[in-house]
Amino acid sequence: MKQVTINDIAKLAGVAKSTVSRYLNGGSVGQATRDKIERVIQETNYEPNQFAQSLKSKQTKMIGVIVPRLDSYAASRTMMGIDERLTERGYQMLVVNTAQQTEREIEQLYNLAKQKVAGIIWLGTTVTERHLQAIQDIQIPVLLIGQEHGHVHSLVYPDFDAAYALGKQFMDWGHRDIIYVGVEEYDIAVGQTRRDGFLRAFNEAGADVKIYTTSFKIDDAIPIGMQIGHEQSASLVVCATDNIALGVLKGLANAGKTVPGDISVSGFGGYDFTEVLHPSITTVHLPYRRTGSRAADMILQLLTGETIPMKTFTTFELKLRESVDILN
Amino acid sequence: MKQVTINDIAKLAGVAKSTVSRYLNGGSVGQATRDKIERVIQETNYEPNQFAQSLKSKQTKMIGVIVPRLDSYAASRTMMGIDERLTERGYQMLVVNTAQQTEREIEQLYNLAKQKVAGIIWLGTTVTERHLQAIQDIQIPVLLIGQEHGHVHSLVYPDFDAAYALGKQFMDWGHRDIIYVGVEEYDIAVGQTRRDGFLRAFNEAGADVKIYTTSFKIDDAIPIGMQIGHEQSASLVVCATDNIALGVLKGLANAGKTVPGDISVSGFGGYDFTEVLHPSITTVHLPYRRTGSRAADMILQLLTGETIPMKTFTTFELKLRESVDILN
DNA sequence: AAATGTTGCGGAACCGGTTCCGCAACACAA
DNA sequence: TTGTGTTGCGGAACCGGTTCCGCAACATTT
Repeated sequence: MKQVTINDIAKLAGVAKSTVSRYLNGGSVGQATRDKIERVIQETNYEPNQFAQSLKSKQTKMIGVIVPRLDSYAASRTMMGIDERLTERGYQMLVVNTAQQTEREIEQLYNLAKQKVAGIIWLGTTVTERHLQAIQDIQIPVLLIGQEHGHVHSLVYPDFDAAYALGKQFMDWGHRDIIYVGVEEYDIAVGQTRRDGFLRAFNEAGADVKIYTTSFKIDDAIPIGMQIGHEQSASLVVCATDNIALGVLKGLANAGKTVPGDISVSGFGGYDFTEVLHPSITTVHLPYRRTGSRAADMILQLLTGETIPMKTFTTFELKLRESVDILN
Repeated sequence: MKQVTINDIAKLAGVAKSTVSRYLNGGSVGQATRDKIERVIQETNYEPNQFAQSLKSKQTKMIGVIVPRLDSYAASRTMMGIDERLTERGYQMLVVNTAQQTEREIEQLYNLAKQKVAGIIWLGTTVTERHLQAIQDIQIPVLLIGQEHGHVHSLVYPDFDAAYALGKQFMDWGHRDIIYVGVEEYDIAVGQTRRDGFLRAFNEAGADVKIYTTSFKIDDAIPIGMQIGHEQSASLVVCATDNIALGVLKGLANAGKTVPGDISVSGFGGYDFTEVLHPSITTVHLPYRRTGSRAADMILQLLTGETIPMKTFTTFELKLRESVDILN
């Protein structure tokens, strides 16, 4: 089953291969030859060799997707959305994992360029000068998801507004003694913007806030939960992510506290299973999958030269559930 | 920043491009020319054009990975493992998603072949004649993960043994009134082998077993949990996957039952967060990530023509935790 | 009827590599 | 010195497409 080439088609149809090429790419071809070529192509089920095409055109039908990790809920859902839409539009998704190393993000930008992807979707955590340099160098459209920067087209979650809205809700419910468990500031969106949204709401209501900082890992949040369970007496623990909430819940359980009886806990991000836990977790749902689809649309628009806004916000949805008590 | 080509290198070094090519591919080149070429390559940081290479060699440094869904814990972890090892060995992972449509698995086998991937790792759910035909047609090494078939190299989870071991443990603990919540048989490994391992253990102990069947989705298991909570009086609900266990737990909670006080529940698969839930869930841990790494190793071995066993088993580990009570 | 487009098509060059072939230079054995 | 191997290297063909150029046939304008 060796590869049928354009030469074979040309020979079988009795025309020049340039004519076949023109036929395939919508050039001017007469009806008679058009028919002949079409028949031969059907019979042989010929498919053009992509390498030969890319060699000349210096382009592929691939969109590179740079993800910090493969095993995160957010990344997986986003990838689903991207892949769906891309497949519809005849493009392919090429995922590269950076294992959370900033250095590898930059490497991969260059690497994807070398592979001549048509565009790049980048699920970012932090944007540095070197990133910008790379983006500039490679001359390929880049769309950033989840972070923002003035010089890069970006699709961002409304972290501030969502956090503010959720925080305000908590204030309305009468919580005034708050513990906030956040993450390091190097992740601007989560570490800073999201936190600031919450703090704004808390401050406006004159609430008391104590801040802890941890990683994105469940395990690291468990001791914090335990500590809170043993030492602190807040009415509500607000966590920067659902993973952190999970860890805190575990820690509290270990310390013998019940939620929301003894203390309330909220998450952020909207993992599916936060709903089926008992108690179900109050959180903010971010539309990861749809964001992926939109990102795909946007990068394709950039390819065709359309102008799109530098910064686009997605939506959010409060999920008010059992894990946070209404005090009043 | 246009691409430096082998012609440029040849010209700058004052040699023929065939010589440069030989230099790059370890042919015979004299020391003097070797030095010249090396210097020029350094200066220009030349990198060969992959399309041109693939055009001739009809090969790439890519391994295709066919996954049924992007947002499953098992798939994500496995992909991580694959990617890690592949990256180490200078290969790249090309993930394609089939959205759980068997038809698309077959399509993708052909499609990956067209893209000239060096090998394919296939996270399968079911193996049909048409799959085998495709594998035969494309003439590319394929490694199947999670299912087995006599004609395909496969890396499988010890579903039977693991289920048997866990089931036996439950018997030892005195459970005799069992409800098994499984999945459809079309997934051989999970729907049949896993179930049979459990049933074997239950039957050997003369336990009473009632069987329910559901999908892989959390939501579909919730009503089953509720029904069990209302109508049934087993001591233990054994679920075929952790997702199902999650749904059942929710259903039971909705029905006002506590776990393990009123009834015990077990899962299978070993999601990370089964440990941090309250109660923590008894389950079987399958080494997804390591399996991915091994799969990568094996497919690379197949590429180099080494012979490996048609069927390789991975390990498992029982995670005995709070959600299952010890009756005696 | 002559001048001026249009349209359809073939030939050849080109994309950037790899590989085959043959020649020249040199070393060594006879 | 002649013959026989090696080794290093350049030239050319090739992989399978796309695109430019030019020519011939036909249609349109004046």
